[in-house]
Amino acid sequence: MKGLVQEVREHLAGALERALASAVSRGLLPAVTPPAFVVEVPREKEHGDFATNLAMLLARPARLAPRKIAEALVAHLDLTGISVEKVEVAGPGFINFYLAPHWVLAELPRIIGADHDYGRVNLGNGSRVQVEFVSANPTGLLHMGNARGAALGDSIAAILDFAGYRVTREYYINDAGNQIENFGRSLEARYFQLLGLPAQVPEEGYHGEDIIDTVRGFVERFGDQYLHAPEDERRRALVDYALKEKLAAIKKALEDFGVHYDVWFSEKSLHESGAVQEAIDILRRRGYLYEYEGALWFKATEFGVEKDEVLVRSNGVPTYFAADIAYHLDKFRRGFDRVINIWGADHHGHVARMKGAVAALGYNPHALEIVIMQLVRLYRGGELVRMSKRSGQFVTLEELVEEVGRDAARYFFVLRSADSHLDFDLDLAKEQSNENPVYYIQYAHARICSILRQMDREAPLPEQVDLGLLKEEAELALARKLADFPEEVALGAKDLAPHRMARYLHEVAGLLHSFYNSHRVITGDEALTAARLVLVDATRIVLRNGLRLLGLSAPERM
RNA sequence: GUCCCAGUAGCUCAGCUGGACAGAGCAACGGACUUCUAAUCCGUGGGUCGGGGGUUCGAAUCCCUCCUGGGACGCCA
Repeated sequence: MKGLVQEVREHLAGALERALASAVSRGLLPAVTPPAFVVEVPREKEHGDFATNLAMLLARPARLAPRKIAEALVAHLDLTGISVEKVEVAGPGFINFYLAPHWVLAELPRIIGADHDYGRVNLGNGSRVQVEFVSANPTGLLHMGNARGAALGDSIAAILDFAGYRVTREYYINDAGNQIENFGRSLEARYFQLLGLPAQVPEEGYHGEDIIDTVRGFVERFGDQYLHAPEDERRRALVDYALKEKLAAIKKALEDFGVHYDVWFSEKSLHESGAVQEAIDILRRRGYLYEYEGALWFKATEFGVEKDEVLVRSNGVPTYFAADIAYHLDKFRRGFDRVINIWGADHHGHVARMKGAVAALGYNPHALEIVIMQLVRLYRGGELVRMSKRSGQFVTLEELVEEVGRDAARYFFVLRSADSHLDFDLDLAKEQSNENPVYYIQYAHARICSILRQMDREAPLPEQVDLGLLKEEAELALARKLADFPEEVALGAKDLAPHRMARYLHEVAGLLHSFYNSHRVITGDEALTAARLVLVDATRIVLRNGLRLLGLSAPERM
């Protein structure tokens, strides 16, 4: 599906190319290869509805003044099929196109007709993309950073889906390795303590309060039966119990946040199935491994990384990186065309080596895309809230949703671009007033629903309505903005940037509110009422579809 | 020391694959509720786009350099 705006854009681009060819063939312009020009929407309204920089780009190769070229192009333009009212050469050589004011109203019936599917575009062409996000260690609860990752990852996945990709959402469970050993020692210490024995949680261990609760549950169930069991058996029992409980809590918190995964992938399974060993074998066969001081190294430097990386420690235990390579091998073997990981900024140092490993395995490293997300700073009462996972002092996702609500939380996380540090103001997010931008968009939706409720019947079918009655500036500006929705979806998907959608929806809501305050929808004029009902109904659809992409609800009443 | 991200209005941030006079929200100030929801609207003020060079017809945007803040540089994950 394609939006009206894009159609007009492409139509104009085609006409310009033909005009160039025509001018060249008549000898008015020298033969040049057509440059990569753009047909863009000017920022200034005075510059028309569309504009192109083609003439300026031709100036150098054609060795002519840009305005001369522009005039030659305009003279050869054939614009049949588009309601262009005026074409002007302006500024340093822009060609500006002015369309009939009502041109954009043609999009309204298409919005109503497509309804829930309005805005779907076919950027992905059905290709398969996997989005892996959050993937926090199942040794504790989710914190603010994980929450941002969840909101971002889920919205990116939703936007890609809407842009024509087949999307799989996936969570990688780090249920193996050093951290799990460490986790086991911490659990064991708490176990001893609860049974009245002296013990200390290791300094590098998990000190959170939630761990004590977990072990308490374990004690209630198993009592002291593991007290005299062999150490590894005791730790395994504790870890198994705790991982299960923690993972369930993580799933629950994410579900409550509106985030649903298609696949929960266990790191442990990679070790048990031999997948890690297989990945190592492949790299060895391909000549990317060597031994040094008893450890097995990956030649990451061959892929532009600063230093080589250990895959198997001298004690024989594979590193996290080795498992991650096996995991990515598995991803590509599953046939994904694109593999997207959402990582926190503290992992950015791993990007180059992971891409190197993908290349070493024989896959295209560009098929692996990593969105690096900057860290979250939490503010309460105007003060920075210090957080530390080790000490167990941090605000969890559950608490966040509890305190500020799911919609407010998700909105704030997707409002900023991923590579911008996020200052999360708890007081503002919690605020149920006009200071809080969250409700601005939802309120626009609710207002429209209220109008539609006011009528005893459904909104009229656009075919039965004279949309030409929509002549007010506020009406046309709103309709024009609605028509941008498909392109916004495409751009958001291209940039993996949900914050674009958040801002776009804010603009749509603003135009709706502005229209609402200057004109009444329901009037004595039945034909005008019908036309305006179509306009607001189309607005409702765009708002609702956009909110859904961000994981936000579209309330009918507020 | 090396690498990554950021530096744009009082605050928080868009804009950054070069385009025509730099935007939004909040905060400040002044207005609009007998009307389909005032969680709204209308208006006003507010900027050496961190500094300095360069490329270009044109630079917040690209290149170089310096400054500031955050992060990463482990046989941790």
